[in-house]
Amino acid sequence: MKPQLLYVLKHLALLGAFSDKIEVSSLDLATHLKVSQQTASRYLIELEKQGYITRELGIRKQRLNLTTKGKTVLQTEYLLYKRLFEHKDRIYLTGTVFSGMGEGKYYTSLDRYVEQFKEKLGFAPVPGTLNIEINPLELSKLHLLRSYRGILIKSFSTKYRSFGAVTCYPAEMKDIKCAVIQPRRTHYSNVIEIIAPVNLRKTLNLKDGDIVEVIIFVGERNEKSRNI
Amino acid sequence: MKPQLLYVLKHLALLGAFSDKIEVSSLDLATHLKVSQQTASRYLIELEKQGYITRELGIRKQRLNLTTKGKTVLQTEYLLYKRLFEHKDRIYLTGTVFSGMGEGKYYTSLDRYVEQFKEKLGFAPVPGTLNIEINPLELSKLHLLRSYRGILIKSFSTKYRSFGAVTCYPAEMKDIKCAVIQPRRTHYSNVIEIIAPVNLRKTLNLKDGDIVEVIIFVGERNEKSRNI
DNA sequence: ATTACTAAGCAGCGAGTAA
DNA sequence: TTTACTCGCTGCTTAGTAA
Repeated sequence: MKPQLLYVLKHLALLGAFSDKIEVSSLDLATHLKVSQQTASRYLIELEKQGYITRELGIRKQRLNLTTKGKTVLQTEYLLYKRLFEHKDRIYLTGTVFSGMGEGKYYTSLDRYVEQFKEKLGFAPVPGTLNIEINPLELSKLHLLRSYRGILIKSFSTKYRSFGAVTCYPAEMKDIKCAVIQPRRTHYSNVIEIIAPVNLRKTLNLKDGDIVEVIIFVGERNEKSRNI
Repeated sequence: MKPQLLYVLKHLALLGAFSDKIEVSSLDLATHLKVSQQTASRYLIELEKQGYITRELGIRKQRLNLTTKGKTVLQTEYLLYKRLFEHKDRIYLTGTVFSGMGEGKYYTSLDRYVEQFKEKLGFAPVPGTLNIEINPLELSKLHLLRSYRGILIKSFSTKYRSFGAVTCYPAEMKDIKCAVIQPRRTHYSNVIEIIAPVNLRKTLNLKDGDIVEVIIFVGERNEKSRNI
């Protein structure tokens, strides 16, 4: 939908067409929007054609009402603005599902990690991680994410090798609680890995290449990163 | 501000430019918005020129951040959408202040009315009403208002004449509690009258011709009007 | 790689007007 | 009165390209 039409639809909604039929002539609307009567008329025709409003043409004015489609568009807009103003403690990341090499399965099976996940995240993850390659445009957000403290999963060593510290962030994918995990060393990657108490691929029916959104709940920012 | 630019500003905000500096190239933005690189570049130049964003041009990408002006614009949008989705029990009316013939002063001084106002609205109005001629475009909303039950102020008679019933709706003008009063008979007027515990003209420094907004709090709808 | 100029083409605007 | 068509014009978009 073109921004111009959305703008008109919003105005109609505010005039009352969201919940009732309103009587507005093309000239009324034109005056309100500061465009010509012809342009206002064209807007209304186009909005109807694209299924955002219904029109009843009388001899005097026209009775307008938003359709479900029209209301949905505005609802979507509303939710976007809500993100901006009400969910400042969340980061919304979009990216593409892909298959890693299976290392995730190994690491997320290690007792010394699992114990910490249980204690600090409140759930025992199923083995394996869901890899998501972040949309290049949102790399800034990934930087932003890394400026938050998150939850520390401590490093540990066995006789044979050592396992590095990991930062976690509580998250949600389609209402399923999960967590983003990031090795403390590997900065500047465009990939995030998700652990969850259920198999996300199966539960959400995900395939490689699917585009998904992750909502990450951040807390306090890191001291050193505060002035980015 | 043009709807197109608002659309771009909103996208930048959602990418994180609301609270942080983000790194976005004109081509990144172009891909995201599905326009050419040149157009995206022009958008950014225009947004900066009009003071909605700040730009730092590096050799790689540009660092963008919303200005206070830019944030304010989005905040205003947000509040509009909030009206639509969170304040369904309110009607926002805009109109022009004008002087009546002073009858308001007479009626609002009558004890039998004043007693009822006190009891049912919770305040004793100062004598006189503020007349507001509703913006023609919003007449639909006035019809809508009349479909709500409101608060009944009963009729009464003296030896000499009778005084009609009145419907009131609790309201607010610039955070001052007040009430819209409508004679039960006179339908199809484009005027509303406001009573308040203070002199609105003085308190809000209003003159004839000033455009004001009234927020009306409605409750249940009238049975007979429900299918308008 | 990335920005942003100029020029040409095209979409959208409003005047005129019919219904 | 009000809607909505055609058409000329303006201004926005993109291609080409310099820096």
